[in-house]
Amino acid sequence: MAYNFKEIEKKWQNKWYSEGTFYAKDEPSKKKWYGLIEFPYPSGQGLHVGHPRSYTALDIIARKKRMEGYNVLYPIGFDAFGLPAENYAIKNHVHPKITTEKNIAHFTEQLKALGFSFDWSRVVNTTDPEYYKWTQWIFIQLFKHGLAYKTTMPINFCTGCKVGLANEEVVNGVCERCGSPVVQKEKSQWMLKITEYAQRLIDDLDDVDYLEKIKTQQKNWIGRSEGAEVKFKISGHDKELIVYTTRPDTLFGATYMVVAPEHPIISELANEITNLNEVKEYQNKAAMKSDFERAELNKEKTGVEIKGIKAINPLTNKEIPIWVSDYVLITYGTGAIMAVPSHDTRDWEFAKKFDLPMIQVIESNSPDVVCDIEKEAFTDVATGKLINSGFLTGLSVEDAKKKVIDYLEENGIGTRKVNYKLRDWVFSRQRYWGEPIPMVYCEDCGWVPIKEEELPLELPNIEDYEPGENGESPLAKHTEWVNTTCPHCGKPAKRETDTMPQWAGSSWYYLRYMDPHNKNALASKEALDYWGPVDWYNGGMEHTTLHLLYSRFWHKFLYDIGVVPTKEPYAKRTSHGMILGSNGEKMSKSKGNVINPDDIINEFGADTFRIYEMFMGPFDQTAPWSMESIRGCNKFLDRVWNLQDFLVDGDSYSPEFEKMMHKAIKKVSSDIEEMKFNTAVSTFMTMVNEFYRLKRINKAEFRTLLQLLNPFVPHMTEELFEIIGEPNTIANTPWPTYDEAKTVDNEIEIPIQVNGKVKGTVAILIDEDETSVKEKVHNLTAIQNATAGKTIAKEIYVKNKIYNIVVK
RNA sequence: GCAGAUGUGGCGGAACUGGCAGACGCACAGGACUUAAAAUCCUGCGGUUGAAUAAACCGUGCCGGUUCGAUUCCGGCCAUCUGCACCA
Repeated sequence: MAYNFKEIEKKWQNKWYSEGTFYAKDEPSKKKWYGLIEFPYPSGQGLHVGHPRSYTALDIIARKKRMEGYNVLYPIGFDAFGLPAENYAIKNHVHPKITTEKNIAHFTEQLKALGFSFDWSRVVNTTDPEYYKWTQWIFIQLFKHGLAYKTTMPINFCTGCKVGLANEEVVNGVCERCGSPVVQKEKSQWMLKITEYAQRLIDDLDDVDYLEKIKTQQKNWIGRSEGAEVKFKISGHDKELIVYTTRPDTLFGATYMVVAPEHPIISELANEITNLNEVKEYQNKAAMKSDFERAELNKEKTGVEIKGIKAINPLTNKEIPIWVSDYVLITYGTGAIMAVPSHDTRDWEFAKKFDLPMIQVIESNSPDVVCDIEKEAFTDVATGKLINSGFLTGLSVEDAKKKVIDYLEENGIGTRKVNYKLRDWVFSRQRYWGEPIPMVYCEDCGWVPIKEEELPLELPNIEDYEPGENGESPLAKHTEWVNTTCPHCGKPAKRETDTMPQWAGSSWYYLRYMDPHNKNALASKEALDYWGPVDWYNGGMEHTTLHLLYSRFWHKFLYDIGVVPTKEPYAKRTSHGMILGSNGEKMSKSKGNVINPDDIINEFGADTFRIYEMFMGPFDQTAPWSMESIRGCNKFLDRVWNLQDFLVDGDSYSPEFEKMMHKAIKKVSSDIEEMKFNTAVSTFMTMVNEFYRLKRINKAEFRTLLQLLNPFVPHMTEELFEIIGEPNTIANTPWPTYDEAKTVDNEIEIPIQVNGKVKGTVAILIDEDETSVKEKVHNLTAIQNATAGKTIAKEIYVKNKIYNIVVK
């Protein structure tokens, strides 16, 4: 009988979803397991084949954990605020609320058709006022604790549309929509002080089980460096230029300085600057460039000398010129550097281009290391030794750093300083489709949060969601909403019209799943205590910097104010590789290589889809889609279905399969925990091939096979379980166990090498005595031939592994 | 330019802590079944030389090193992918 996946998958899905089979229960007595996947943005295109890769993986783990007796929480929700819905609305005049609802309905249908064991009673939606009430509440707490503040920050501003743009909407320096140049425009923005948590965000990585590459990426992003701030006097002035450097040891080699185009010293000393027009022109040019352009590959260094002012190197007391260049960033350090062209690659390039002096102050103490500062900067710290550096001469780089910083501190010209690359989080968006920032500006009281009992501050239902003039939010046009009274003094006041970024709602959603319908708190203390932290969080590598960092930051803040019981939100974090098109490129409409999940479900069914995505390659690496391979997986499932034709009686494993069964349980159990799903699937295939070879399978063997397979292939296995007369659904049966002793072979075959080349094999007993193995080896004619006429220099026997003979 | 990753047959990939490279699947070829095809089942399948299921040699991006033995460890390159904030 052919397998009718359409009917059978529907049958089990109806049962699961109507009975709430996979609802998590708040049972504090039971051990819990909380698995989390990154909730999707419900885009108009529907589900992408990349989504099920992550969802199936954690579904497999969740289903296994249930069979192991855990009380499992495996929730789903929607991260539904964001740019695409708003842009779609502007283009097609459909309110984002409507498209969002429609898209969520479509996603829900698609996700249900894949048979994930999500708890559908706990769905969260970031655009639901009952949800964003708490997003706003968290913002108010941040504000009250001094972690939210206003400052002037540049936004991308389209000179054609006269609106602010997201980085994503700026393509090669021009507006994605109209092609006009994009400039940086200063605007007052809400900021969150994530930098205050920088050190803790690094330190607490020691306490969590993240993939090493994810930890590395987090650390690199935070970018802690130790160095010094050094004051350079401006010649003939009491003004100073302060720089940050990680190489204070090279101070004797600082031959000029460079400030970022935005550096305040230019306007402060404008009167002294003799080429002010030239400098201003350079500043204007720099303002036209986005950060991305400034960082562009192989970019030629540009810059202008600021004439009329000079700085003084505090160690050599020599006057050195000051330049302005956009290779120095205002956002890092102090926005000014001391340039040491002989020992910094970028300074070297700049000095070469503008013919600036170089003084070598480091040489290598190793004769193997090439050091020619005429050809390139010498940056080797490990073998570096100071020269031409007064009291530092002769010291190693490390010792010189310590000594020079001590000297700077004693003489009041510098201080030891830790710096982070991490910048504060720009939290305002001049957009409609986001959470309103619950703040009011009062002439007398300044920025005041709205009263907490008035939350949520609902997003007004407007129709003109086009971006506002001059980079204002669309909400700014709605004076009836903007004009309000001060929550503090009651006088007329104005609301903040910017909204929150999409990151806001996704920074704490995992907490809401623990208690999604709570009206009085973001979640109850009991729920947070029981379910937290998330035991296992899987998502894409693209979110391992920003999203992960932002949500760890919010969680730590909530911990500090006593809302959550743990320091870290996620005990374990893994990542999945992207699914590429069959041509090996990223799927995109323009490349025409997009695979629609609906088509796959229709043609092959959810089970085939799921097992294919697990089989296609190592889970954490990118994998190209292949229509041929998915047919192979479909064929495999047909072979599983047809095993019922070979079914014979038997309540325990038959001798010919016993070892295979125990080995398979062991292998599949550990493969799931290690996310080696592809080799777990190949284990299933090997098992099924064996049952076909002998054309028999008994009930005990079939039962175990189905249980192991169930997390991967939930529908067919339930159906077969029923067919072979098992009374329970598999989901309620315990995960199979194995006997370690029955997984080891007592007789094995080991290779014999002569000079590292395999010349034969020999069958031995496990742990067989070495002299007996040696005898067997030397009795083999192949070995006798290979060693004939040669002297045996050495024989190596690695127990139960290999026998190697070295001859001359 | 910086950071992270990857590189194994025609293709996707496997190989525990350094121990028979190529499990499993796809594609392909041959056979069985069929009037025929599809489906299914069985067999073969890294390359070169060989009639060969004999034997030998080559082979995990490239060059070199350590080792009895390297896909695995070390040094130096090359290529591809992803991300990015020239991070002093």
